[in-house]
Amino acid sequence: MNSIMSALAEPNRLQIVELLRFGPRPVGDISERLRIRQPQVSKHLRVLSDAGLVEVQPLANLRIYKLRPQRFQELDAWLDSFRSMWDERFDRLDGYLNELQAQENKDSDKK
Amino acid sequence: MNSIMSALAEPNRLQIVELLRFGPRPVGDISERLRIRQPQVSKHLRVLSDAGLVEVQPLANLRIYKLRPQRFQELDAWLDSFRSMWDERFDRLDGYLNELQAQENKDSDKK
DNA sequence: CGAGAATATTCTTGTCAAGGAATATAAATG
DNA sequence: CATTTATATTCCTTGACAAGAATATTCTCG
Repeated sequence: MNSIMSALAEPNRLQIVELLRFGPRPVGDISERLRIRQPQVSKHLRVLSDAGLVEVQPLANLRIYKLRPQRFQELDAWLDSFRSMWDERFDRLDGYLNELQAQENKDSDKK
Repeated sequence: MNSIMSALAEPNRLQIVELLRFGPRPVGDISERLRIRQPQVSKHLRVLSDAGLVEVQPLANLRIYKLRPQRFQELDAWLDSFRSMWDERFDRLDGYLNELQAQENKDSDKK
């Protein structure tokens, strides 16, 4: 999860990923559209690839990059653990305040 | 979106967010549980707060932090634009290869 | 009001990562 | 095989940022 986040934290990489939503593209195409110099695009694609977010498929002279759904599914699954937040009313200070209350009860017992 | 990602890219901050899933907590509590020194926790919470991921609610001497669902919903919405990926079979090189094919047709016309 | 607890801020330092420029590699093609 | 095109890699410099240490701030309570 951490690798996903840090890969997507870089603005240019986020743009690349968003561009690849529309389909696989070779490096040069990405470079042109996003106005990023080719070496930087290659480097960013390296990072994205290491993070498992994209994969490459050689085609003749070109290297065609495309998204790998898997990691995005993981991100989706991770988000799941937060979804209860906006369903249930979670702002009642549930977790900690129970402890706090227990603590205060103990104090008042001591009195 | 970028601010969300870069806020969550830092491992300790990700941990903090994951801890806050279970409910609001004051700084000291976070510091203890995650074994992170208090000043760093405060600094990380600052970043998370600036990114809109958490909000604070003072209670006596304490400052109780909790997650703000809004930004997580945005992240969820962003992920939506990728969901078509793992439904449809998206590895057929749709986008670019159409262009490429068009290009090659043009070339063969020239012949 | 003074002391102590909880939290925030400042300053400094070291590390890492991104961009630029140049170069290396690989495949295509005449 | 030489050249061109597409892409990757290396080296260097610079800026951002995280951690540590020290200190400031805010609130509570006797």
